Amino acid sequence: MPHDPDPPPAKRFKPGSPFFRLDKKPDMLLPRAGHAIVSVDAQRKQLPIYQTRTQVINQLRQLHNAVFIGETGSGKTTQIPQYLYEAGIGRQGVIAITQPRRVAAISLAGRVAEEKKVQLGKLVGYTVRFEDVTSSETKLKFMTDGMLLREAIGDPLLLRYTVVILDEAHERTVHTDVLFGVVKAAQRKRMEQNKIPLKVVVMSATMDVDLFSQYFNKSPVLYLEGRQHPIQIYYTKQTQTDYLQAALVSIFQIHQEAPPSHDILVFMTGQEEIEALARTCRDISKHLPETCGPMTVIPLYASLPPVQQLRVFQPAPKGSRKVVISTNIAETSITISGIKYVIDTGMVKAKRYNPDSGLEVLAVQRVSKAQAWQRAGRAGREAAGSCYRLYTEEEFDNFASMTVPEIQRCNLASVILQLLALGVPDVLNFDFMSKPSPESLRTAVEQLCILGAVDRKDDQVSLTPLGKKMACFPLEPRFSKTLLISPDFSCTEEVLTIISLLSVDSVLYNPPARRDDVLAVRKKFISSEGDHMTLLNIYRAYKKVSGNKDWCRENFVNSRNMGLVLEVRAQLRDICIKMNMKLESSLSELVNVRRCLAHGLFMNAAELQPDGSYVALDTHQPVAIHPSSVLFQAKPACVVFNELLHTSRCYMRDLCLVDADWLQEAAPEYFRRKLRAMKS
DNA sequence: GAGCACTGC
Repeated sequence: MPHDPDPPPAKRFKPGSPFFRLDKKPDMLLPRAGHAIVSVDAQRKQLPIYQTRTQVINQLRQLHNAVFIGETGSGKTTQIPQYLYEAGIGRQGVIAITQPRRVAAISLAGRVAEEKKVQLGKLVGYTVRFEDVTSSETKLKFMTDGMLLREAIGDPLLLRYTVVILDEAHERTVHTDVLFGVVKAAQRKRMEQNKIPLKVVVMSATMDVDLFSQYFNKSPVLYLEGRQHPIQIYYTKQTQTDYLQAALVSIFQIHQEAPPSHDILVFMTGQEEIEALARTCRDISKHLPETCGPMTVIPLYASLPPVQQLRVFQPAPKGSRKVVISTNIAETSITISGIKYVIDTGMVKAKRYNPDSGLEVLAVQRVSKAQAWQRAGRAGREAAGSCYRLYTEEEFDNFASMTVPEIQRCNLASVILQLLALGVPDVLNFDFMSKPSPESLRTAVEQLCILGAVDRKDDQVSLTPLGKKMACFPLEPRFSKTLLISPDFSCTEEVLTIISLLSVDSVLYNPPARRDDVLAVRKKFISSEGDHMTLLNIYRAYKKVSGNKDWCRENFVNSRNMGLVLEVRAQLRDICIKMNMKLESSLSELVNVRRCLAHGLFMNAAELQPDGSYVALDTHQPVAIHPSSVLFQAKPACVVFNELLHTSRCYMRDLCLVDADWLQEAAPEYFRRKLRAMKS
């Protein structure tokens, strides 16, 4: 973190503001004021959307498709489903409202139940993973988009629904993007088969909705006006080479000039950066002149323990200014009240995907215009605010207008498998709103083919019986495959545990300050057979003490994530039972488990070279063992790994020691081809 | 001998 070792003199921040005022209206609707303390009924009527109620109902009665624009909080998400219901539209079935996030689905359902004065789970309910609060009475159902997609596998025409409202469509999650195509097809087929029609309503917070409208048969776009608060946008006069330094300067400039009750939200890219900036801010604020009030600096990012995350909602002590330094978690997931100033570095850490190498890279990059407006909007939730952009207006003009949808930058293997399970006949030409690249589609089909999930004849791709079973699990294809072959190795119980451990955030808690303690305590779990077996040991020890919290603390195990592991495991186990899989445990014979992993993860294998380096067998690229692996200091001849992480080098993470013979026996044809490819 | 944004089934 580049900054002066001594606290800089206060006046340094004063003269010559690096910003200039710009009177340009953002091309997006901004949030409105919060609710006053009045009855729910009165609140409903106070929403601006209430004025357009009749108009909205009339439109929705006639239309098969509609696109609504209006910022979250405008009331569209809570009111439109109620308007539909109250007007008797779609009464023959259920009205579904999808959300990208669980918390949103749950809290919106709670809010609407309150407004309808009903018990949650009756008329109004929600469905998210691990939780289904609905009943036969439920007519307004809030759910995650992933959940509706799961349901579609059993019911591709979505027959129980009369209306599907796809909310937060501008976020363009993979699930929402797949749903666009699924609901469109369901709508068409229901029409053709003379079934009850399906209405599709798309809701977005951004103005660039041409795509949505075009895609849904040029459906009309309805604008919902809001009581938004104006936000003053400032750009830098010159390009900033160091956004960290620029952020620091901006924070203290505002701190010296603005009333202490005006809080600041700073958008940065990651944990390390945030902690460094927080430290620097605290240091500097201690040495400011008396005229400057105190400052309460609060870092915010997802991997922070929940208790510490809650700190952002507490008001700063009287007279102190709250400065929240956050990742883009504050862009959508967490809304903080009282923010008057937003400082936007214009940078974000995001995943990129290379379909050729199959590598995902996490890289710091520019935000899109839409993202920059979303960030700016965070300054105007309750009153007028300001946004300081640490880039020039010219730079902003060159930002991409929209963030590239996730579906165009991720591995599509699960998506393709899911589409095939839905009965989509021609997956390679599926009607995506934003088409992924042909290479990306081809790579995904190729991977599924190698796993034995699909058959290819000419250009037609179809599901094998194995692939059909794989699609039943909420897992990445390579994991569902591993689980499905585990009965052959009599170790399904162990594989269930390992896969559950791998599908949640790490259960290992590694506070850097206590590195030596962590190493010492973890020693007793370490298996020379690799990280999977080590994790299995930790899980077994955790079960032995029945998840005792003190044990977790002493052993640096994240008990929350371990709790999630139990939930995931129970869900996967249920699916196994429904499939009549034999649930055996191989107890001390862990060689079976490793053999099973080799058979499931053979595409992620690497071999030791004579010079001590490693080469991935799939792509023949040089890879290395990540220093966090228990095998880091060992030199195993042959391993399978969970994922590749491209940072300073290409690292394998979560390794398991295997026999080269096992790999050969798992996929002889695949390795013959690889060998041929290498020789030529 | 490194260092990982955020969701979700």
